[in-house]
Amino acid sequence: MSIKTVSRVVTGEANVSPERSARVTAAIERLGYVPDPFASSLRRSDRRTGTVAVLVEDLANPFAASLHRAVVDVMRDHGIVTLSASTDDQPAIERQAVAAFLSRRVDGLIVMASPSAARWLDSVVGGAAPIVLVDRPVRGVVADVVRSDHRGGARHATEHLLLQGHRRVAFLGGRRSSFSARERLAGFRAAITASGVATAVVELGLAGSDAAEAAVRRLASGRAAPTAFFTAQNLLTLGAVRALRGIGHQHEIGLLGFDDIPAGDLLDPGISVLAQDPARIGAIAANRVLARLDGDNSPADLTLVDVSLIARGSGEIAPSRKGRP
Amino acid sequence: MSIKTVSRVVTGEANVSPERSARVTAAIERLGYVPDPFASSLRRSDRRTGTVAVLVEDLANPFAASLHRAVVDVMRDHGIVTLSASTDDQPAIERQAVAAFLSRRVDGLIVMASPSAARWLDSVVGGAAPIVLVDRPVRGVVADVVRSDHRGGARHATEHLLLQGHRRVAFLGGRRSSFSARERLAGFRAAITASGVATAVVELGLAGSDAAEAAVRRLASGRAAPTAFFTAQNLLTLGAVRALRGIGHQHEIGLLGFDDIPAGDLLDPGISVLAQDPARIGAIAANRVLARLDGDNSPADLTLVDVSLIARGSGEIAPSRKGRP
DNA sequence: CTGAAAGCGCTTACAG
DNA sequence: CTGAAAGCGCTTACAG
Repeated sequence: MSIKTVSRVVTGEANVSPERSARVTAAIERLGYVPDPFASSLRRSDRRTGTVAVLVEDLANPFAASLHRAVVDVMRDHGIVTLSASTDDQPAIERQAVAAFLSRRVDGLIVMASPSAARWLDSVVGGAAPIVLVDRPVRGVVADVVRSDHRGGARHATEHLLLQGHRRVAFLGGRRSSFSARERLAGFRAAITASGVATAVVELGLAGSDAAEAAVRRLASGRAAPTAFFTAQNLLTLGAVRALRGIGHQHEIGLLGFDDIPAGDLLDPGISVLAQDPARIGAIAANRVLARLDGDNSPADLTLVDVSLIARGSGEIAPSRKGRP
Repeated sequence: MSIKTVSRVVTGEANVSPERSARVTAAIERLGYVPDPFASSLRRSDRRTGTVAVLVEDLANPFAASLHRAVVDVMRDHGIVTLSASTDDQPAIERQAVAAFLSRRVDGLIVMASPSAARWLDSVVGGAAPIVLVDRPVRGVVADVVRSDHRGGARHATEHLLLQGHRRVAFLGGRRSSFSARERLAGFRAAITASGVATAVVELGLAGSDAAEAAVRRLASGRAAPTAFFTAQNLLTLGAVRALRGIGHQHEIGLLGFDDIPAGDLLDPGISVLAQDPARIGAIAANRVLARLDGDNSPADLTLVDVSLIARGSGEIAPSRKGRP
């Protein structure tokens, strides 16, 4: 029997007599033969390798880890295997990782990119594989983007605080440069402006939990202190929690944070947050890549994933008498 | 110029005149040529693909995510790329994933295996690639194992509770079948026995946080109530925290948990825990695989990674008068 | 130092 | 329905 006949059986091609087909199948079983997908891809016209790559800032970070897992699961269901890397948002590492994956002929890329990718992502990949951007877009790179609705979420959260009666709300933000930070601030500002009655106190560039703690302590004890805080991010929320407990006002001052914090329900009061849905982002991104590989040529599109408000107490505190006009 | 000369330059082989070498390098640069590692591997004698696979229960779980990231980082530094999968501890998924990776000719495997792997792991892999087991061994599979010192850690933690004066300590455990669960219980028992004066209360098979909460409430309110609890795992610790706060005894009854819990320091009292070091486990496992690929033929070995006690308050509570003999 | 020939495991494009 | 020949991008094993 020729090698070609075996090839036909393995690839499920037509035109093999049932009898020979059965013999081949039996032999494969007996010998434990496993086809070599790379040798196969080498000669195939489409050169697909059944491999996809995921690049995130930090694979150990809960947000990225959930997103990553969702991608891997979807790909697995399609017989595609996933390569991954952490970039720590460092351009050099990011670029090297993309190059390494491309040299391995990945069929597609899912990337949580650093801003610097604007300068090279397009040209390095050069159409060799579809790219789907997650968590944030990259200026100038035309590709599908799947991310949370940072702005809409922040606006919704701020409105939630205003609804409790707060009229002076502080926004605590981190590095100004990040896309999500800008979007969240914009959402906050939109809500304050739309209310027509509330005042915003904006504190940006907070480097981490300690900086947030200090800022909350300072603002809360100053004149015209805010009656509620909206923290734009995980670590800042933890800092705010510490500050409010430190000054004993955790039950008088409102707090709502972007991104869920672990054990947020075990604290007293429970910490109200805006939770992202990284698994959904990952799954959608994976399906975008698959669609592109399937020949979808529609223009690059943006998928916004809803963020959900989890009310646990801290965001439902009404302003105390003292704080009211 | 022949293709062979180019090959020599690309692979860094000797015997190329500096002049031709320079010309080749220039052309590579200009054309953006990227060697195809699979075509290369196809003809090479060692058939290495520069690919390694990681299988864990759940890539989104913090323990597995940290371990995974560490592996990926070490491999990246060696020019090796990492494939990964979540198995959810389901034999069928696990087996299919191993087969998929093997068919892609991975050079090595790092596996957090389910007990069922005992029946097939060896024969499926069949020496095609070195295996390193993480988090737990698999009965009958002879391979390097890198895992936490569950037993030693549990013993140490229990001794820590006894040191505070506790004489009646409860152990709350989950599914009895798991390796780590058994080891942790053994460590606990060893400490109690060695003390000569303390009594153990053992409660196993708790399915999750709610079951643990119920168990703590029941035990704490019964006759001869334990003055301290040792929870064998993450979720059980959270359940215990809830129970103790629910009955208002969080400052009177000791609590120490295996596995760190997020925000453990924000609670009041802070929750003392035994923290594993997944990143270290991952890094060591990665290096074991690399060593095996480098030709290390020494017998399979076991690396125990220390677990560290983080004292935050709940584990340093002395038994209240009432609880003493 | 250089290159022509063969071959890795597979598929394509034909001819029967 | 079947198979012989050529070729995917590379390296091996030679001969010069």
